[in-house]
Amino acid sequence: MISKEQKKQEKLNRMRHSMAHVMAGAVLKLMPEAKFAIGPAIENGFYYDFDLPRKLTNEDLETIEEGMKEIIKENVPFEKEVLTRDQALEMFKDQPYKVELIKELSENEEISIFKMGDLFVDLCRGPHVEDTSRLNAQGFKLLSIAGAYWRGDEKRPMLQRIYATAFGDGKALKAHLEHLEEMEKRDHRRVGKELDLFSLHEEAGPGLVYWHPKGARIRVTIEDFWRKQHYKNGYDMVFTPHVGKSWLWETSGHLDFYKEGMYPNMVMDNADYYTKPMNCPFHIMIYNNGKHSYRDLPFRWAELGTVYRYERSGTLHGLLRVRGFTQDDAHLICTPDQMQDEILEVLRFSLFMLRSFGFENISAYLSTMPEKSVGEKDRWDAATESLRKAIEAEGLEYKIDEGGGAFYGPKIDLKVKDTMGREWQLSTVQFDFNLPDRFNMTFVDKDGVEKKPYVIHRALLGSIERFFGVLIENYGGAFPVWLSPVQVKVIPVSNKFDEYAKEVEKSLRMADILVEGDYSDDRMNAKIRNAQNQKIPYMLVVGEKEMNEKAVSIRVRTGEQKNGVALADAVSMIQEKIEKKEMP
RNA sequence: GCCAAAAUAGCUCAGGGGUAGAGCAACGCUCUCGUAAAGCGUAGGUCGUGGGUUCAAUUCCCACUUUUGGCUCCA
Repeated sequence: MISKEQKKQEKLNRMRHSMAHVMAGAVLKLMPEAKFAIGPAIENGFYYDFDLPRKLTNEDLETIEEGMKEIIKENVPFEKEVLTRDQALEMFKDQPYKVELIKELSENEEISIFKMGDLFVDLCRGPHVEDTSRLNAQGFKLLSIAGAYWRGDEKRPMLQRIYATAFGDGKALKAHLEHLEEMEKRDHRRVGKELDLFSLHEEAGPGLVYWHPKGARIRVTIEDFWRKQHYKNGYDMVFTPHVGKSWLWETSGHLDFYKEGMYPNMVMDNADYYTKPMNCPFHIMIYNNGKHSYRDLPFRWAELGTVYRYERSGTLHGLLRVRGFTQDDAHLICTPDQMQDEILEVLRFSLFMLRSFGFENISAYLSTMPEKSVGEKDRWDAATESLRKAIEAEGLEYKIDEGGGAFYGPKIDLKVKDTMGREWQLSTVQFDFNLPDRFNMTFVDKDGVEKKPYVIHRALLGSIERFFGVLIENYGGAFPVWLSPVQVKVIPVSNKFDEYAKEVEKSLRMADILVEGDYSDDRMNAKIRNAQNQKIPYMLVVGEKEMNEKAVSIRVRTGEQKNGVALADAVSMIQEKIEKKEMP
């Protein structure tokens, strides 16, 4: 059964793929020497990869767009032909990328081409629209020029890719372009600047985050909540150093497997020290500090551990990909008997945390044993099975990433969808069959025999930096009250009421509300505008009337208005919003 | 790391071979104001860094750094 939705998607894909051919045709007209790679339909549009005699410019993009409109106007037909391998090789003999593709087709596969009039021929399975009159000249837009490796392999040539967006009609295109614009407005780098939350500094090191006072307030709120919930869930907090001698990383295997990703060594007292790329070995040091009975387990040790990883320069991106970040890390060390319960609990905890921050749309990915791996097969099977059981017990939608686990163990990743429909991977729960071996971790079981415990890494928010970036984008900076760095702005109508405004401010501060007063020379209108731009949930306006009545006028960020509210009532209303983690 | 583009005042941006300009923000003064920008004035920049070409470079060229859009990567 094909659903209506699938049919619609199929039609859209056919249109987008045909558009890609039209674009290739326009490029061929502009540069007859062009070599063609591949040009598929993708979400919201299509792209085509070219090997061109020169760099594309933005002016080229306009020319190509015009060329495409011409082709669409001419009602050029798409015609399929089936060729023999030799015919195909002959036809594409000047197109090395096509030749490579043809040679890789298996013997019994049909080799088909699509001719777009006499403008462009492509090796292609199709399907396509009948002719270009089925395409909407107003329904697409070329977006950007990008570099892309041939076949996604960084050892192969870098091609030029043109990205385009396309929809069936101009209205849908417009809606999509507006959506893109809205995403740009919510970009955490932009909002971070506008709301003065954080900064990064070229001269002080790329990918290292400076949290400004307002950003730090949000972080403190997140961390306080995080710690409180961890204690409630039976965790303990630990603190560990930021650097460690090479012995630690030799033992853990990081120096072998991951040296490229670590900040380089510091030499001191004839020893090499490294900044930590992860916290695990340190937590294991604590474990191995003593002997443990099965009676002591499980241990649940959590740490907001700041780690440093040398991410490749081209991959850094605001808060979402950085070189120094704080993992909300924890390690669960348990007996085989306890493992299933621990997994179930950690998954529940994870979902609780994500939901607390307003993420309701959560799905799971289960990654299984890869080809290269360590640890016994039966441990892998048991661990994978317990992960699956936990996901199913929570009724989560999930996908299996076969062979996608780390070499040291299977894992669950949780992804959330934000208000803009984008997916972010946040929580991760990973087994580790590597470190217990390498550090020779043991516990003494009931029978008096030393056995290997299970070790599970988990991070619920991922990293505080990245999570903050995602939160900013999700809310576009208009946070729920409990996360707002300034929850209330007190606005005196004029300087005459500053004194009363300060009283109001003090009452709120005494009630643990994050409050600021605006005592500038600005007019009230300007003060409101400033507070509004800072996305402050509540503006309390006070003037003569309020002063006489010991009241405030509440202007909510949404524009909603309540005048003459008793100060005490305003305080408890705001406290309740904070308590319930609600939007204003 | 790779391909491409960019870097001018705190922010957003204009300009262009003869040592720079706007708006907002900042500061000062006047206004004391009722729900999204009062008015006037002042100050602020080695034009990312280092080389080269030139009588002269912020402008042209090269390298580097960083950022942006992608690709690859993310134990």
